[in-house]
Formats: sequence, structure tokens, C-alpha cells
Amino acid sequence: MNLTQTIKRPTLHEELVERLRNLVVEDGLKPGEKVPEKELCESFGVSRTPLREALKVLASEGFVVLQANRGARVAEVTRQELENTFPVIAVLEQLAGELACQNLDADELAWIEKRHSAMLRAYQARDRTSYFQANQDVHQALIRGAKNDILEGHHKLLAARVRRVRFMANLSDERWAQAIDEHENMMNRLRARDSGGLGQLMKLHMMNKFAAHIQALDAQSGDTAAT
Amino acid sequence: MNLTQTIKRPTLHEELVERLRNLVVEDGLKPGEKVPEKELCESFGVSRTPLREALKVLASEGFVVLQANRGARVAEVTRQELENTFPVIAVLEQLAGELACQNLDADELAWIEKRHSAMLRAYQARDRTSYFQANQDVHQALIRGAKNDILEGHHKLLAARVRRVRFMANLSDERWAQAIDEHENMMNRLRARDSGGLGQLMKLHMMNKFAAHIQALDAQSGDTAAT
DNA sequence: AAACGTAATTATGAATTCATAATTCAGTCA
DNA sequence: TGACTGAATTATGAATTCATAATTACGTTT
Repeated sequence: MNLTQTIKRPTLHEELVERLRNLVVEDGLKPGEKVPEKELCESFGVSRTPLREALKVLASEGFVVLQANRGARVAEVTRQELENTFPVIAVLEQLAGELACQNLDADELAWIEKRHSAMLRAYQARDRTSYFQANQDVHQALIRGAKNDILEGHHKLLAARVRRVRFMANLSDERWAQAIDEHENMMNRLRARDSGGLGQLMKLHMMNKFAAHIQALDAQSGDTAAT
Repeated sequence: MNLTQTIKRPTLHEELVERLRNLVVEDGLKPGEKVPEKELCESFGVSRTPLREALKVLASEGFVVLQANRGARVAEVTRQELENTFPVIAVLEQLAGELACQNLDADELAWIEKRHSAMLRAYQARDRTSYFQANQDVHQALIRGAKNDILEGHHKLLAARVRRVRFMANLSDERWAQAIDEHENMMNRLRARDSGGLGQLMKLHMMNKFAAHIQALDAQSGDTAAT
């Protein structure tokens, strides 16, 4: 019996990092907005010290920007940043695909098959919410399956940063069909344990996804500019 | 004329992050060692608040480990971590190579040629220190040349984490010759602006380098175990 | 009324203080 | 002697305080 396990009591600032990051990622705080130290302190019931510690961490992760003597602002997600982030995520997914082929165990593969099926059903029903959930589950399981903490950690951070841009509405019928097709191919490569092939496909899948997003962004800003 | 440029006065904790990270990377604090808050405070002439803020950031970057109510320890570089980090660096360098081919300007290319030549000369003279410097310059310039801040930032962090392991002594004659050969090939691909080719080569170059390091590590620990 | 300058207010970075958890060190008993 | 107990000490996390920079509010001048 292992008695060394301590009671899981995360320190205050760690919890705050989580909650603040969520606030930023889930749009509780809008980009460019000033982070209201005082209000957050009382709403969380903590003093400024741990909150500010958390802000320093968030800043190093790129979610907020610190200005000397002017506090923190929620970082804007610029188009430039998106265009820089996407290819990095893509190569990380490529690596994840390669490693997952080698390291996935049977249980994990079964789970992925299950979520993949759920994703297909969601597509048939044109249920965007379920689709996105299942899709994210598949990708996450592939990353996990790579069994590489460093890879997982960096991927998670980058993914969180782009998740702030709400892409769900951007999914066109054509792109959706294409994405489904790509996922089918990925599953085939995975079942065959073709690591190079899966890696290539995942990278391509990501690049296609991102290209679609950028295109949608452009169309959007074009609209806005025209108005 | 741009008058919006502010006087570069970095905040205390930012400076501390730099200095502490350096201390860890450059081995001023040994892995596993407890981080002596008090001494560092007086040696830097600051109070605990900014120092602890810096430690939180270092922890999120993986250089130190925080234990609740037991302060910070310098993170150990485990073999597992090295084996996980290497492939991630490798794919980032691959991407950097691809992007650098597309985005390098003439000045940057000239600088790389210069440092590449210096590297060759250092090899002829078997001058390890100069070789490592020139080699690092080349790689850094290639990363910079990719013109992708996200890529650069993540690469820098990962590179710092493995730099803590002192590999210089591990360079065998065979591996050295091979590395030089790989660099020549890389330069040829770069001159031809063959982005896919350079990417492939850089990834391979990294994987070979890392394989050699792991081998050396094994030999070393084998020795130690035998003694 | 608009623009400027100055005082009041607020927000921020950093030092200090405080409560508590961890560690050290005696002293006790087997 | 050596393991255990419990008080003394130290270290740590978090709250509070403090000095100063930034912002706002208010008069003054034109």
C-alpha cells in the first residue's frame, strides 16, 4: 500500500492559473480587455499576490500581455499569430500521429474507434456540437497515445491559444465532407499502424483545416470592411 | 517619427526569470537542488515577491518543480524527458528549415554562409568551443529565418531545457565528421531553396545528433554502474 | 468651449507581515 | 544505542502594506 500519496490540494496560484486561462480561452475576458485585478480577487476570494503570480504564468504562456505599471491585458489573437501557430500545431500533430501508431495500446485504439464512429454519426445528423466534441476527442486521444508529455504539453498550450477563435460557425459543407474523408483515411492508416502515413495525413488534415479557417476569417473581415 | 516607443525598463520579475533560467541552464543550480529563496533574494537584492513570481514562470516552463509548502527544486533532466524532447525539437527544426528556405533574405543567408564557414574551420582545427558556437549560430539563424515567433519561442524553450545536459564532451570523431557532412548537405539544400529537402535533412540531422547523445549517455551510465 | 496644466485618485509593483506547514533538534523511553 | 515524541525553529504561501507610476478630475487660460 502506498501511503506517500498526498491529499490533492493544489496551491492557490495553480488553481488560479487554470481558472484564469479558462476565462480567457472560453471568452469570459475578451481580447484586448484590461484584466480587472481587483474584481477577480474578490470574485475568487483571494488576495492580489496569488492572482498576480497566476498572471505572470499566463503571460509566459501568451494568454495575457503585461505592460509595466499598466497591468495585464488579454492578448489579442492576431491573424499573424494564427498563421504562425497553425503550422507548428500541424507538425506537432504529425509527430503525434507517427508516435501514436507505434505506442497506442488496444484500449486506446478502441476508444478512438468509438469516438470516430460517434463523429461520423454526428456528421450524418449535421450536429455540429457533437461533431466538434467527438472530433476533439479523437485528436486528443491521438496526442495522448503518442505517450510523449513534452509533445502533449506544447500541443495543449498552442491548441488553447487558437481555441479562443470560435471556428465552429466557419465549417462549410464542403470542408466538413472533406474533413470526414480525411478522418477516414487517418483511421485506415492508424489501423494499419502506418506511422509515416498517419503523420503525413494528420499534418495535411490540420493544414487544410487551418486554410479553411483563414479563408473564413478573410471572408468575414471582407464583409466587415464592406459594411 | 515614432514616439510611442517606451523606454526599455523591464520589470523586476522579468529580469529575474531571465537570470534564474540562466542560472539553471548554465548549471549554477544543480538538478534536484532546492532553490534557496532567501539567498537568491539577497544576492539579487530583491524581496521574495518578485522572485517567487519568477519561480512560478520557471515552473510553467519546466525548469523548476514546485512542491506545495516545500518550495522549489531545480527540475531533473531525466532520460525519459530527453527522449521525449528530442523528437519535438527535431520536427520544429524541420518546420524551421522549410520556412527558412522560403523566408530567408539575402543578408541572413550571407550570415549563415559566414558562420557555416567558421564552423568548417573550427572542425579543421578541432576547436570544439568555436565549433559549438558556430554550429549554434547556424541553427539559430535558420530558426530566426523562418520568421515565425511561435515556432521560435517554443524551440528556444525546448532547446534551453536540453542544453542543461552538457553534451560537448560526447562528440566522437565519427559523429563529428558526420555532422559536418550533414551541414554541408543542409547548406546545399538551402542554397537551392529546396524547403522540403532542407526540412527533411534538419530533422534527420537532429535525430542523428540526439541518437549520438543518448548513446553517449548510456555508455556513461554503463560506466558508472560498473564502477 | 477647447487645450493645457496640475491636483486628487486609483492602480500597480514590490516589500513586508502574518498564519501555517514542514523541518530540525532535544529529550524520552524501549 | 536507537527509534519515537513533541517543542522550537525555519520556510513557505498568501494577505497586507507601502511607495510610486498612471489615470482621472478639475481649474485655468486663451
